[in-house]
Amino acid sequence: MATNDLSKDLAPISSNTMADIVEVRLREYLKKKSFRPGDALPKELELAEALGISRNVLREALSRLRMLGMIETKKKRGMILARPDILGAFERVLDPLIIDNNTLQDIFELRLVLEMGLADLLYIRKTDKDIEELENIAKKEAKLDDSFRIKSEIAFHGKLYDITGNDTLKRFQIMLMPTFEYVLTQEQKPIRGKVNHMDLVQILKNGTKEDFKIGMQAHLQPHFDRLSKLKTNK
Amino acid sequence: MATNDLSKDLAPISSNTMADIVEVRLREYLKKKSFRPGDALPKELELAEALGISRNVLREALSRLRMLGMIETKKKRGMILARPDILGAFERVLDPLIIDNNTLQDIFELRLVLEMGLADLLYIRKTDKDIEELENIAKKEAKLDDSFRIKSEIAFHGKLYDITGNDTLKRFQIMLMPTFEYVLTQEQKPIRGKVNHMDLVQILKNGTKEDFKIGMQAHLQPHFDRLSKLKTNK
DNA sequence: ACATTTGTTATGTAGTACATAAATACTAAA
DNA sequence: TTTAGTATTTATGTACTACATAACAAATGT
Repeated sequence: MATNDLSKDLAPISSNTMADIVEVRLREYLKKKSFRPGDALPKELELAEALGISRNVLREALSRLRMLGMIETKKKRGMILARPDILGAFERVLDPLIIDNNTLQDIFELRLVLEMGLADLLYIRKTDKDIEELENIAKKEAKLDDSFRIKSEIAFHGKLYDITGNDTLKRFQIMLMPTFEYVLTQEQKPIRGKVNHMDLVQILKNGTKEDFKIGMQAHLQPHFDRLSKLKTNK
Repeated sequence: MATNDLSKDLAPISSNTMADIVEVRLREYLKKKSFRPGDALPKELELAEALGISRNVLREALSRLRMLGMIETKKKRGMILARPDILGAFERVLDPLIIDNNTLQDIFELRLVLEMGLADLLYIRKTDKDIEELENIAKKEAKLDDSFRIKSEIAFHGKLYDITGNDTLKRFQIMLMPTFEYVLTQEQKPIRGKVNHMDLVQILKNGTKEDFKIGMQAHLQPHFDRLSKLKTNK
């Protein structure tokens, strides 16, 4: 307990290497000079000299920013500031096999929170065409073998995120999916809520936002039940 | 329109540099050999030789993985696989000044979705002590000047995330905050829902989960109204 | 048995050299 | 004068060497 707090409070010390420092300095520099995407940056040699470091170290730092999509470089033209892909970096790290169990659990819950919070956006953005497509997915699902269950789960819930028209949200969901599945496979036999996909479609078609929230909650109820049981163990 | 689709479909080509390739190769390697956190990696020279590249390029790739927290290195001891901080990378990129407007809007909505979806977790995890603390925040807020409004907003909603006991979710919320605020300041005068923080506390204390969902929706109603108006412009 | 010194090793940093692609200047032909 | 083609310049990309530094291990001396 005490050690846990300790490590939380003053853990890092971050035996900073030059590349770490330079990375921070560069980030500060970009901010301070308020560069905008497309603006040209000084060339490597100038930066290295200004920072008083070797080009080598500078490039290690630049390599990081380049990975994040913050800068782009072309021979001769030099470097320009770019718009980073905010989810790109996230994506690289989100491997269920590496993440510790607590965080896996956190992500599982995060996805539940998202699903439960979708309703308002859905009811603002949904169109008849969307609902039709969703209905088709649910119909097709009924005919399918149980081994395709996960695929249809993905298709259905994925479509829901689609309807929000929020690309970032959609991508985020896709990224969270493997983790979600992984946690599920770690668990017991498949569980189903009392409200199925087709029910949800019908609510979306004829019901109110509040109806949908209740329906989604019932659909995910098994997961929440599991959380309630886990509660004591934490 | 056509160009937009084009760039979405076949944009990248990603004129891969060696460091890019090596980064991918290393990631594959770690996965294939199913290294676990704490496992030792081969030394730089061995990796560089095996890949047929200079130590320089290898280090640029390693620098990226190091930034993501995937590996840690100590002199003499060599490199070990570590548990990446899944939000760390995200954090570095989440600067409202760099992100394009569409994504800003997406993130704004994402946070709304989170707030709306919190209820279920809250009602599983909340304790009397939590509610007491939340009430104190709301009380203190009433006495404060309007210029402290944002601070109390943060304190209150932050505490809500706290109650979920989900550290990842909490950190995520903290990271999203600046973006959320930024979008707000871009807008018109401050807006308030019909349900205020103290109302929410009372619901959390005596009301049902469903009451709370309705309350939170009313609290955020002004934001949703704005989204509804925006709808047509999109 | 213990403390100190000495060596070994893997990463960290610096510097040089050259390859490559892209922009610019220049040259020669129409 | 215009234009096609060539040469030059330049900034990034890659490779290699050398040495510094920290951490560990072994050896040495008391």
